Order: sequence, then C-alpha cells, then structure tokens
Amino acid sequence: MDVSVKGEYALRAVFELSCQGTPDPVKIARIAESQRIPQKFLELILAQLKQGGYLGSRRGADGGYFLARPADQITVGDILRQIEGTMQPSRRPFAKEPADSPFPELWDRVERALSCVVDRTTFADLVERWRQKRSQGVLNWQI
Amino acid sequence: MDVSVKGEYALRAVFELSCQGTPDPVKIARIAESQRIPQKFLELILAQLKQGGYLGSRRGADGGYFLARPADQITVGDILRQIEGTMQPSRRPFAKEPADSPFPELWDRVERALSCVVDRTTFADLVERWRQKRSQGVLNWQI
DNA sequence: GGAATCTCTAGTAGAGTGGTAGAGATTGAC
DNA sequence: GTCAATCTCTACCACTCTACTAGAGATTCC
Repeated sequence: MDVSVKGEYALRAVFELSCQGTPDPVKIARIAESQRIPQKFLELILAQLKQGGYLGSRRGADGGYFLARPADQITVGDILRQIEGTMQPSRRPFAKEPADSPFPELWDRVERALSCVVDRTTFADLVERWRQKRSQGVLNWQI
Repeated sequence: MDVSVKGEYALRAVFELSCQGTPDPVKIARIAESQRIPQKFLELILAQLKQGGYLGSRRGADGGYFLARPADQITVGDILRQIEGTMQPSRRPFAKEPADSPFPELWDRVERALSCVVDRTTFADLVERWRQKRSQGVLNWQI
C-alpha cells in the first residue's frame, strides 16, 4: 500500500517547481540538489512527467524544466498516476479469484477514498499549506 | 499503491472462513481449492494470521483453521496490516527529504482516508453484502 | 500404529526497483 | 560558427522482493 521512491521524487520535483511562482525554467541539477534526488534518476522522472503533459522544458544554457500549467491545475493524483501507472489497490486479472467475490467492490471503495485526497490536493494547496506552516510554527529554513 | 497477492490471498482465506458460520476447522486444502490459492503458499499465510491472533488451528485428522474471534470483530484493515506490515503510503526514513516538507501531512491524510474504509469494514460486513448481492442480482454459484 | 493434518526451515526463479553511464541533440552567448 | 550548458535517449546493472516450492517434523484422532 505504498508509493514508490520514484513517485515521491516526482512529487517533490513538481513541488519544487510549484514553489518558484515564476515560469522560468529550473535546472535538473538544482532540483536534484535542493530535493536531494539522484540527478540521473531525476532526469528520467522529469522526462516522464513532460510526456504526461505536466511539465515543459527548454534545452541549452538557461534551460530547465517548468510547469506546463498553473500549480492549482495539477493534482497529486495526476503525478502519482503518471508515475505509478494506476491507483487501484488491486489490478490483477491473474490471481484467479472466484468470479463472485466481495472484493472488487471493496477495492472500489478504497480507490474512491484515496481519490478524495489525492485528486483534490493541488500543488498550489501544498505550497500554501507549507507556507502557512512555515510562517506560524517551526522555523526551519532548509530549502 | 497496491495490495500484494499475498494480502489478497489472506483476505480471501479469512472471507472463506467467515462464510462458514460454524466454528469447525476448515482444512487448508479446502480453502486453497475453493479460493484458488497455491496450497503451500497459503500455509505460510495462515500461519502468519494465526500468529497475529486472528485465526486458530487444530492438527491431525479433522484439523484445520478457524476464526479466533467472530467475523464482526475482524476488519479488512486488521488482516492487511498483519500481512503487509503497515498501511502508510510512505514509510521511508531513507529517500532523504528536506526536513521541512508538505508531504508527511499529505501521507497522513491518505492514511486516514484509507483507514476509513478498511478499518470499518469487517468480514461480517463482507459476507452480508455478498449474500445480498447473490440473493438479488446476478445468480452465480461458483463457490 | 498409521493416516491426516498443521508446522517449520530452506531455497529459488523471475520481476521490479532504484539507480548509473555515456553519447547525442538543442540552445544561447560570444 | 563555435563553445559550453543543458536536456534527451538508449542501454545497462546490482540488489531486493515477490510469489512461490520442497520436504521433513510435530500433533491429533481413530
């Protein structure tokens, strides 16, 4: 019931871009450093997110990646689905189950519950909550 | 974001025992057959569920496994946690994250949403829903 | 005693995860 | 036009984990 490291890296990268506010491209190297993600691995992840239409990029000096649309129009669920492939708890046509079983309905419920969180949380929400927490509470200027 | 095959097998086995109604032990071989689970693999799973206190067993002729408590006192979440270890979407102290990040809170929300489904669904619920569906709708007597 | 059952310890093939390596294509600055 | 900085593409790989399998041992009931 867990998210892969790759999925977490993807979320952190998009979060980093969402924090920028500006549409200027950010270098892979910078994202890798500030989010502590292995750079070559991050390259693959960002390419995949670009393929999904969530990011854009520019090559050459002053190149980098940027959000392809505003942060309030990208959800956590979008990114997770793009990286992990799906969100269904059970996507197995194999593990032969008796045709008549109570579990498909259960998995539907689980998926809807998950969806309620991840498809309603945008990166704009994440940035906002994070800024609020920073301004009120524990002061920690690591980023 | 998925449940392992082992976890599914565990759920199906407990469901099978819950359907019995009677406290008589059911043989591994019978559960394996009716739920189409590889028998030797199922042995390991049932032993683990017994360790967790959800099942009891008896050896010898007329032996088998049975629920250690009533089906309305065992939840889907109990079984999943016993088999999968946890339900947190992210349990990684490695993947070094900046100390100050919006994600732990997100994972908490996800876990609570999941919990709402799996910790409130007992095996008695599953059996009841399944019986209702059978009596009303698609008639299918595979089990 | 013996048959039927659970129990315990090992092992294992294959897929998947989490990377790394390096050459190539584009861009911007000079 | 050249050079440096950057993204892009293909390939590879070590390690872990998943989903099993094998087989001998311990109990129980008749």
